[in-house]
Formats: sequence, structure tokens, C-alpha cells
Amino acid sequence: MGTNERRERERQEIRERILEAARELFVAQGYEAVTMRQIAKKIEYTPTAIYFHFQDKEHLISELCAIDFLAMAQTFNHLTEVKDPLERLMMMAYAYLEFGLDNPNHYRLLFMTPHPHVPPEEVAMIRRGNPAEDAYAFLRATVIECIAAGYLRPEYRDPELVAQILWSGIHGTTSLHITRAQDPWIPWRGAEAIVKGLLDSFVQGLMNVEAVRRGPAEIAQTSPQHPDGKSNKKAGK
Amino acid sequence: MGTNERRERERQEIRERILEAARELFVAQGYEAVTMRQIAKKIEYTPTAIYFHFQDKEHLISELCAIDFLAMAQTFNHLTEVKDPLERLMMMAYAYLEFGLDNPNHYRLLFMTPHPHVPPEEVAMIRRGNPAEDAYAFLRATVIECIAAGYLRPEYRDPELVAQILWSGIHGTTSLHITRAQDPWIPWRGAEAIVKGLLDSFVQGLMNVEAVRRGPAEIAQTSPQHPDGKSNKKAGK
DNA sequence: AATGTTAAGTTAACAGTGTTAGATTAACAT
DNA sequence: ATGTTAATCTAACACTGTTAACTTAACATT
Repeated sequence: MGTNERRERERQEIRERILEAARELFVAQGYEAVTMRQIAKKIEYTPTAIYFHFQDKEHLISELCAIDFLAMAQTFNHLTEVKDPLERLMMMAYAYLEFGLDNPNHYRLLFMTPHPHVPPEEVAMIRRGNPAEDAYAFLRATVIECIAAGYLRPEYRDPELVAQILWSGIHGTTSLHITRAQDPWIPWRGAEAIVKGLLDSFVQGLMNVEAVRRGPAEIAQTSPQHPDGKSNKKAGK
Repeated sequence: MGTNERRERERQEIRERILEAARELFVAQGYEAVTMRQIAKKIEYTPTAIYFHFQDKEHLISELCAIDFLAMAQTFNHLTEVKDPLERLMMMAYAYLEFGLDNPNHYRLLFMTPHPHVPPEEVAMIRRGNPAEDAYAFLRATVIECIAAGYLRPEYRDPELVAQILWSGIHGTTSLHITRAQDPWIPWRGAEAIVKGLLDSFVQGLMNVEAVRRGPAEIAQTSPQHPDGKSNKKAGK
């Protein structure tokens, strides 16, 4: 009898309707505002019905994140066409930023909200490590290509470290923009300009390497104290 | 009559007891977990008493943030002793990271939670722009010194932009570590190593500038597709 | 000294939250 | 026709932030 299969199919169907309703509400209203009763109302069920399909709100959110984590990664898929790994790296950075700014609530849910960590086995359907499905794996793969192509200085042979440096920079730009773009006290120069600066920094640094080697020049007296600034300290820790 | 002054003093006193209790709870349990009833219980009052001193929970939190924003800035005050602005910049980066990792809940409250923006006038006691009281102003001032000392490449004359690039990188490291350090799927290399890499990047870049100019070398075939990778594209947007 | 005023705090309640136990429905297998 | 079971609902519980109405106690004024 195919009736069990059909039941299973129906079950999955309403699971997905719940997830979809939850996603729409999260994206529209942000994390805190969404309520089980709202989700239920949206799909015309009773709140308790959701608990038949999901253990609790936390598990519902975790599964939603797992799914959308992969969905976001597929946003980057078209970048596989870019042959030069360095160029691809840069386009990834802008694409990542764009995703975050276009879907701030979604981005917050995925990357800025520490959900009390539902043990990974309990969340169905996480297949990470595959560059086509996992954005971090894609980033790492691209970094590996950059290393292989000789783009990186010999000190940076660890692709994980390089990937994490890059991710940190771009994530910082994205998340700061989301949380503090409205802050009137800070004259923001725009997230794209910041990412541009970060990428420029990765490639050739922001500093004048010669000047750094020489130590501080005695050009301007910005700070009144230290009139004969003979400090010739080397830069570094 | 000094009795009004005394009343005002007492009023401020219990205001601060409320704020202190709230801070302790936030730091210990994180944003979502703290309730008005908990705060009230901690200072042995009724929850409603808080509403005599603060308009609502949001205003209470906003004021707490404003205060601790300044408190954090004072963490950096001892760095004014470091004469070389570049060295100071680097020490600020590590100090900032350390603050975030030592007080993750506090950091989340201050920098990762977009409180529905209580209009700035309603929050008492924000005096920003003063480097001694405002961490961002301190960062900007240090960047200005770096520019004056000739440390930066001529393209980077805008201290706001440079400050925001730096802040984005360090904030990204800090916040990613707070939210995703437990993620077993990512082999984290440690927040300090990442900050080190970022700073190295700012100073001299991570890349081999010569190699970037030449284009990708034909060293390794990491990706099977493009066997004769003759792509000599220039890096850049 | 008695009175009225007011600041500070309490009690009781409301509407809304996530969640659960227990009853109900409806489709299926026997 | 009967029993079983998956899927849903009703009603409730223990919470949450918040408010209206009431009390208390200290003060200022007559």
C-alpha cells in the first residue's frame, strides 16, 4: 500500500508549510517578534499542532537555520564560473555582504543569534563540507586555490586561518551595518566602501610599508605630549 | 532645605541599584533570559517599582548600554601611554577582543543586539566624541595620528573610513567567536590568531603582491575543470 | 499640631508568551 | 464493524512585560 508513503509526504508537506510561515515571519519581523501563535495562525492551525511536528520553538528555528544556511550557499553557486580564485574571493565578499544587507533579519537569525545549540544530530538534513551546499566550505576551497596559485605569502599556508580572517572581516562589516547603521554618532562610510578597504588590505595592506619600517615620522604634532618624539619603536606586538 | 537634594540622591541611588542588578543578570544569563521580576527580586522590590524609575524594559536596557559603553572605553584609557600610534592601534585591537571574549553577554548587549532604538535624547548621560569616554572616538583619534605620522598609504586619508575598516575586522572576529565558537563544523584557529592575521593584513597585506600582479601561477590543479588555466586576469573588481 | 500633598512602593490584574495533558477526530488495517 | 493510530484541538499552566488603583510614609503648609 502506498498510503504510508502518502502520509509521510503529507507530513513533510505541512512541516514545510510551518517552516515557510516561520521564515516569512522571521524575515519580516525579526527574531524576537515571532510567536508560535502567529506561525500557527498563518497556516490556519492551532499552536499546539506545531508541537506535533517540532519538539519546540528552538528546534523549529534550528532546522530553519540549517535549511537556509544551505540556501544561502547556493546564492554563491554562480561564482564557480569565475576562474581566477582571487577574483572569485572578492566577488564572494561582495555577494555575502549583499545577502546580509538585503535580508538583515535573516542574516541575524543565521549568524548573529546564538541559538542555545540544539545538538547537531537532532537537526535533520545538515550536509556540510560540500562546497556546493556550505558557504564556508566554498570559501575554504577558494582559499586553497589561491594558495595553490601562489597568491598568498608563504606565512599563510593554512587555508582555515585565511578563510576565517576573511570571513571575520566581511561578517564584521555586515553585522555592524545591521546593528549600528542607524547610529547617528558614527559617520558611516558605507558597507561597500569598508569591504573594498578590507579587500585592498588583504591584497596589499593599508599601510605604507616603508614608513612602518622607518617608524613614526615627525610630520605633525597631533598629540601635544611627546614634543621630541624620538620613539623609533618597531611596529608589532 | 537640603531635603530635596537628599531625595534626589536617594532616587539616583536606587536607580543605580536597579541598573547594577540588571547588569549582573545580563552578564550572567544573557539578554533574553533576564526578566523584570528577576531584577526586582534581586534588589528586594516589587517588579512594578522599577517602572517608577524607568519607563520600560527597553529604556532600562538602553541606559545600561549607554553607561557601559563609556565604561568599556575607559578600559582603553591606559593605552594613551603608548606613544607610537600604530602600536597603540594594535594593542587596542587585542584589548577590544579581550573585552568581548571576557564579557560575551555584555558584548552582545552592547554591539550585537539592535535595541529598538530609544531616541537618543531619552537616554541620559551620553557624552560621546570625547576620546576618553568613547571607544570609537579614541580609535579615530589614533587613526588620525597614524595618518599624520605617515603610516598610511596616501589613498587612505579618511580617518573615519580607516577606523571603520579596522573596527569591522575586529568586531567580526569577536562576534563570530561569540556566536559560532562552539560550531563543531568549523575548525577555528582561535580569535587571537585571526586578529593577528587581520593586523598583519592591514600593515602589509596577506598576499604576495608580485604574484597578484603576475596573475595565477600554473602550480597546482586543485580544481579539475580548467586544465590549461591560462587565465591571466588582473585581480580587482 | 493637624492637614493636605506628593513621592515611592505595593497589590491585583490583564493580555500575551511557550508549552503540555487529555480529549477528539478521521483515516486506515483488520 | 471494530480497533488502532496519526494528527489535531481544547483547556489549562506557569511564565512574561505592563498598568490601574491603592497604600504608605515623609514632607510642606496652615
